[in-house]
Amino acid sequence: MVGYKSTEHIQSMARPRTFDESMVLTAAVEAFWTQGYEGTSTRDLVRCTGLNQPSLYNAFGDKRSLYRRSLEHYLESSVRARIRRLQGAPHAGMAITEFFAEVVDRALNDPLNRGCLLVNSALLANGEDADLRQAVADELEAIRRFFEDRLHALSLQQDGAVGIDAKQGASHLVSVLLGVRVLARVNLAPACVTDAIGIALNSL
Amino acid sequence: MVGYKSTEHIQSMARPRTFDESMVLTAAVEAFWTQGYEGTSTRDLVRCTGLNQPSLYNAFGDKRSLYRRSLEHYLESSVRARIRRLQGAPHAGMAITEFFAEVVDRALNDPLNRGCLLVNSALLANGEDADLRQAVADELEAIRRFFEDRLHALSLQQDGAVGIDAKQGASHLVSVLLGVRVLARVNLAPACVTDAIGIALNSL
DNA sequence: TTTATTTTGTGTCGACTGATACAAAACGTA
DNA sequence: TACGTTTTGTATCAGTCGACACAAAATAAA
Repeated sequence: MVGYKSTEHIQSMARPRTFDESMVLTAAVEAFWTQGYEGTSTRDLVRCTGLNQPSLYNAFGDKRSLYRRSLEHYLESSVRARIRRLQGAPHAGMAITEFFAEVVDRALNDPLNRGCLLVNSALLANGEDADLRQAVADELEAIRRFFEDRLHALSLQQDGAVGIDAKQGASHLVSVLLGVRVLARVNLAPACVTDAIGIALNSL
Repeated sequence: MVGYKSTEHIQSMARPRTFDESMVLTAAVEAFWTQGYEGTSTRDLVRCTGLNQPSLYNAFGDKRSLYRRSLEHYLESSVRARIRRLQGAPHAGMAITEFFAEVVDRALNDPLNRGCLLVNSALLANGEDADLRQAVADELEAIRRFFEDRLHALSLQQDGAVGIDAKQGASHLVSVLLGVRVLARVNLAPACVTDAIGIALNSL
């Protein structure tokens, strides 16, 4: 904390901002989510956020940085919030079931079939952006750990009757989760999604 | 067959083409696969195919049409070929196991982590292209039917001892397959992929 | 009021995008 | 040889891209 601008304490001896950073990020998420990264131009962002181009660049850096911030904003308000809410559920099995129930509900009720921004980010062709790729991998690992933790708790609650290794089971659930989000992107029959998850949860 | 140009019989009273259509498509697949649709410019395509822009447009139409043809070329030489090869296997369970074994092998041995062009296409943000989306959905359904068919054969071979519905099981396998291809795109631990598939196959 | 600092708005930069106009070239046929 | 037809090569089109220069505006501190 030498002389750097702090994001906590507003420097406030200059012209104040006229926008709410969180609102802007929400609008940017919406744009990136529906149109993709390359399909969203900086003019689109200007249109949907309300601020002009220099303000965007001043506040968030270049387009890619804004995308990173938007993804972070999305994760915090969706996946991570869901995990925080469910990781303390009394019945460990219920936490997993409820997790997938919410995912399916979101997927089937989105008329635009936007899928999940995290999964969409994972498929961004840009292989040279190792930072983004690592961020996606870290987030997927966090989800996997949530599953592993709940599976471990479940095996304790059920006296270890189920013989499934928690680590393997968690990887399996992550892969089903990702698969479902891809299926949600295509206009597939809802039965396919529910069937896929049904089998996965039955195997617990 | 009125007066239309046939693709079978070469009209051959004009200047002949100097390129092999299949070669060009193979090169285009390579480009689209590694850089994505929007990340591949028509100049890139000129560079990697060897032909010039007017020839590309004359032979394949616009960029999107070329992408569709490229995806078709990719599917024919990868997924569909694999299904054709495995759908007559003596042991039905082996066909499924071998299918996933080949997918994992391909995924783990690709240093570029390009995943699967079909899955990448499914995540193309362009929601307005209903044609492409339908083509992807049809292909996924074909894969699902392959799984369902093999599961059905498996239940007959095993005297129906396994109580899993073939339809549900097939949907589950498709979702695991898609999930694995997403995981392959990110730089994830190989163990995660093999674990996910291991559980999925164990549940049969 | 003056000064220092940051944001906002207008306008624009070079580079790149997908797509095509045009004419020369290469063939089978008459 | 001359003709009809298709491909090839050069050169270029209008439009859009991400990013920024510059000055006016708005605030807190001096």
